[in-house]
Amino acid sequence: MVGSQTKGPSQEPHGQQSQDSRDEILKAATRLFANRGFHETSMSEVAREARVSKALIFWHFKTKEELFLAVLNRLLEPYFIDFAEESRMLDERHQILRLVEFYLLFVRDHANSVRFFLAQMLREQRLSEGLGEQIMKLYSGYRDMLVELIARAQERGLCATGFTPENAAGFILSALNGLMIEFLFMPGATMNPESAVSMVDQWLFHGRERQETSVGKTEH
Amino acid sequence: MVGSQTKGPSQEPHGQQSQDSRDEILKAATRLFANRGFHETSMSEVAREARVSKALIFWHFKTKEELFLAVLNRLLEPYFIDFAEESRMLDERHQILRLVEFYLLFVRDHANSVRFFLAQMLREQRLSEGLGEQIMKLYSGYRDMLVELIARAQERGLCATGFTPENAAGFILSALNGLMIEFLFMPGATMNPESAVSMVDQWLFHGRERQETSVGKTEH
DNA sequence: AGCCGGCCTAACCTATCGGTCAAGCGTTAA
DNA sequence: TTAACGCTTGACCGATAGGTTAGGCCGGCT
Repeated sequence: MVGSQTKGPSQEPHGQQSQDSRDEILKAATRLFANRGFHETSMSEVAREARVSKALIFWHFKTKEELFLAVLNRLLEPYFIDFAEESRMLDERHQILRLVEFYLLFVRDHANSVRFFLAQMLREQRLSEGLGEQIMKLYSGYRDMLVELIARAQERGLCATGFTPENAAGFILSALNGLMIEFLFMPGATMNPESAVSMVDQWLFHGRERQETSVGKTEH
Repeated sequence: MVGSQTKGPSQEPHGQQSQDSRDEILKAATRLFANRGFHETSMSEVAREARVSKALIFWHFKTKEELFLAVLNRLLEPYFIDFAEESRMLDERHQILRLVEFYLLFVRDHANSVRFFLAQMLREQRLSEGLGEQIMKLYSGYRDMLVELIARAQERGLCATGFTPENAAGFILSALNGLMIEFLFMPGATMNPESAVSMVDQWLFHGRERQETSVGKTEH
């Protein structure tokens, strides 16, 4: 939620107009920044793509960096999802599997912004210092949830205990990131979360219910 | 060693001089491109860093893109290593473990280049069309070797047969890439190939000799 | 000696960059 | 009517981008 006011349409004609153009600019900038990067994208391009004058962009956003940060916030929105709320009624095993599935579905459905953030973090630190922290916070939040769930599952005797929850979570995350890389970089690779989920299920819970048994499916 | 001729010093004064300056330029450009990217690096900066005039760069390289490609080739050099030659005398198991270790050691020792290539491949292909192909060739070459070795190991009854060599190789590569991500992005993460190697050993060969048993170590 | 060609530079060129400015529009309030 | 305000624009600015030009230096060949 960047600047979402609660006022209805046409209630404030100027404000509405302003919001529209601001949105067009953000959309265009997002598209351009995403597949060209910060330095490769010029404000003139953004203006042309958004079909407004360049000066209008500078009326909405003081500098190019401010526009960039607005884009980042816009892109970060879908990342904030309250998991604990969403699946509180499931047992640990299904929460874990749900979490794993969520990671991959997210990467698949937000491939562009994931690409974007990855590229941004691989490059200039300047612009992505705060960004990196935010993402790391999300990431370790995710990891912590995983650790917590595995620990509870172990306590209840639901899964193997031959490893610490931290190590298991680290292993799972590595595997997920590996799948992510494959999906993002290999041309034509398809993300199929089910096989990954069933792998984790196998590994942690020995697939105590019916489940596919495919392991390391990597179709191409 | 880019263009290391075998001629001694001062044998060809002009050529030697030229090579020196060309090398300085390449070194500076490599450094700058690596941690700032193509568009963020200006020829003037390269000139300053290499302590030559900008015009000299354009004498050695017709355009900025040509310089960039020269840098890429320079960076790709260490990737071309003939594995089959190097470890022909080992058995499949140790060749596989060697291969795994090599992957991680390479990522660790060439982190900057790897970062650079990843970032480059995330961006639009214009500049890195040929580059992407080259890297994909290396990557699938690596994967093929892995597949081949696992297949042979299975034939000889050295390792489990509950999976196809392709799936096993895909799984291992995913795990390696996951470790790579962790190493590249987590501040202070250390790459320790031994534990990964022993994991693969455990998984494929059930660690038939003495080996550590740590799994998914993720210290931070 | 005198010229040639490889190596190198200061100065210069044009296009485009991020950013500014003053003025024009329609709406609203007085 | 008109002054004020929010939104929008074309024209413009200095800085810097990639790239060029003309020429200087230097060792080797005739």
